[in-house]
Amino acid sequence: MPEMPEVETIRRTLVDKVVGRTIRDIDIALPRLIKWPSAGEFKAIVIGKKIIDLKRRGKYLILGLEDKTVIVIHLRMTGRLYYTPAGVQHDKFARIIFNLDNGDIVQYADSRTLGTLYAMPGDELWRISGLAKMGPEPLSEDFTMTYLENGLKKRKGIIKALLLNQQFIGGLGNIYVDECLAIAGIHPARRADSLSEAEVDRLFHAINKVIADGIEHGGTTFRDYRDGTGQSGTHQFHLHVYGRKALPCLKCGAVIEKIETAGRGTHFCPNCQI
DNA sequence: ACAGGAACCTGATAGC
DNA sequence: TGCTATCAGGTTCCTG
Repeated sequence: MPEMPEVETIRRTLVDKVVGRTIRDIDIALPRLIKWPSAGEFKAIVIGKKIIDLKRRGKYLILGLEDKTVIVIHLRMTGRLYYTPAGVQHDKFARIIFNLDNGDIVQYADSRTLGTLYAMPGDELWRISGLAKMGPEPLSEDFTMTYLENGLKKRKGIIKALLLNQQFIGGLGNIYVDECLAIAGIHPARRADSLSEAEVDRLFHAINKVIADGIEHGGTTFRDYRDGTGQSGTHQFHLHVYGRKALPCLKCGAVIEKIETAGRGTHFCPNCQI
């Protein structure tokens, strides 16, 4: 589910509630979600430690604990991570509960159970290859026009697949890729190396704009996504093409089409996106 | 390098 | 109402 704007929103809404708290205990209802180390070792590493900070890299959340230990969480398709006051009913799909020293909880809920959790010393993040190999993020210093231009130039693959590749750009997912290609006026099935200078320029600005807007709107809630307090986002009300199959393009009125590209549902305007 | 498919999983929804 | 098919915001692994 969550792409970078959703994960960033979770981080922002959760950080002040958890920093300074100590993890008193953990209830693990579904041990297989813990990918490193074992569920038992995970508990041993984490219980009793104070939360120092909450960071994000791409779609990964990184909870920093004292003693330089970290908990890393990737929500995949339907993961949620949110703070719940003591006594309030748990999420229907709660899988792992972090019990805090003040009695409140942080629950990891996940209907499809595809999410992944890890705990390790902070200098062992190389164990998580998706994190270690992640490319630069939109809105970051490393993500420059030059980086995008040079990267596109040497790729013969389909632009949509490349933008989804976290090693190329960290944080984009299916919704925001469709959106930035729509804003840039680029057909999702174009070859990456076929983009003109003007198109690369439009794409660069569209990627940053779409991500910034997504964050400003607190993420896109289609179904499962909630922020760090359990609230929905509002960016679903600002989408150009995603989820708008058979509806008129907001720019030209042509009917939005949905095709399959890079193995994913892909929405675009056949008139605006060439 | 790249495309395509399968796998990992479960639940909501659309269609009949 | 109930059964079945389809689809889902992600990532990784395998084959060709």
